[in-house]
Amino acid sequence: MKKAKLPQTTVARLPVYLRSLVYLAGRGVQIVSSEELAQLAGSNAAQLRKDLSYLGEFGTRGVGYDVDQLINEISKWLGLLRDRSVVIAGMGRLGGALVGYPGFSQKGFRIVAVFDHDPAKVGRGVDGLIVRDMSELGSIVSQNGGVDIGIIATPASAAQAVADQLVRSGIRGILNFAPITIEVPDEVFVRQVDLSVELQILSYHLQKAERVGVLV
Amino acid sequence: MKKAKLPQTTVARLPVYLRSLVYLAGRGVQIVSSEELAQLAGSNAAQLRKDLSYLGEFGTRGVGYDVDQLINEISKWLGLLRDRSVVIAGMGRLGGALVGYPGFSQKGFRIVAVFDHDPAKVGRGVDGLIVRDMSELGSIVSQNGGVDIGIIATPASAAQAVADQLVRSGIRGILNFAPITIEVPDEVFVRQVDLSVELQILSYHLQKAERVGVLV
DNA sequence: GCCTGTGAAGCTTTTCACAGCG
DNA sequence: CGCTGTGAAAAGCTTCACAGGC
Repeated sequence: MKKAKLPQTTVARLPVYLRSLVYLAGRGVQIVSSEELAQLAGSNAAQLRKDLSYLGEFGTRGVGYDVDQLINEISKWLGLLRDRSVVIAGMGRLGGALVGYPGFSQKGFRIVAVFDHDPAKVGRGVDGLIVRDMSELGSIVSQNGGVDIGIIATPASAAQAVADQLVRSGIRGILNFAPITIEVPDEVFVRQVDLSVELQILSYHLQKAERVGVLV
Repeated sequence: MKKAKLPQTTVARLPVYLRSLVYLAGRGVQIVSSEELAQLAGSNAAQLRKDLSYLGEFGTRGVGYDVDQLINEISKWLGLLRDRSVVIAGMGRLGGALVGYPGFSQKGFRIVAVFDHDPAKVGRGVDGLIVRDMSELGSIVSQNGGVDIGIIATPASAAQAVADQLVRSGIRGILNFAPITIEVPDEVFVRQVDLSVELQILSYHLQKAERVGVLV
């Protein structure tokens, strides 16, 4: 099977497989079985084979998968063969942490500008970048010949206005850390990361475990 | 339907509904329809009604849902009626951002201690807490009478060892920001947040859009 | 013999559409 | 009449189990 649309769940797992494969490549491993790779990625062998089967037939029966080849194929499918440019809006503590996050640059995500609304922060340097005023977003995106991804690290109150600005500047992918649902046109993709939501989901499972512990 | 197990997907959406309801309550809204609430939460009316139906029957036909009552019911189901204690391991930039994250304390997640392995960081103050050495984790968790949730904000290389320590200290819920799959016993719940994975998923969608734009 | 690739079965989740009730 | 609650249908996803090919 080739170049069809992948299931959402498969798309979400491919980066994890990729991470595991890069780890293996770094240790000099050249061939890996579905069982081994699935274990590393926290998945299972059947799932992994099914996922990879959507991309094509890259394995060798009786042997396994070639690590380098798989890295290349998954990268291709994820659109990672070229670098992606990123801007960050909101230079609070979270924004500040994201600028320096080593995982981004390692994986080809280049942060080209950072923004804040607060005059006290504008003009300061952060990891080799100068914090720009939010009003400059459009012009700086243009100067960079368009930007792929915008990260929103502002308070919830500012997030929708920032999202509107990002969309107007032509950005089509948004990673939103603000705890609010932002509205964007259909052609713009949003990933929402809400840290409190994660803790609340954990809280649900903890409570369930407690109930069992108490009642049973 | 009452006190059964909720679908995983429902559990993941409840915190988002809760966030929207708290927003409405803050604006003095007392009654909300499934249509309005779903819009705010980025869901749809049918989905929302189905999700809420797992918790019980709280709506009034022809009218809608009572905002305060729903807040209370969802909080109960998520185990949020009491505060949850949290420790953070890893006081790099991300860990530092998490300690001060206002969403945590607002929602009843109390950070009781923070840890790092680096002697240069141990002993320093961060948001009113003193950074402790990782080796003290067990004893400090005990001093607090047990801790609900551990957040891993270390590099990938340290994450598994930290996870082991958290589990040994009796912690049953882990939020892992390190880009690696950690192994824990079945009774421990892990939520994985990988920032690079999110960008890579966006990259996939951007590439798909590009292909359509170029080829069609 | 061994591990991949994949139809088919089974399960979960979403959507539909309307009965039920204030 | 309007909006909830919910069976039933549809869609999506995972697991099974084995054929296929090195």
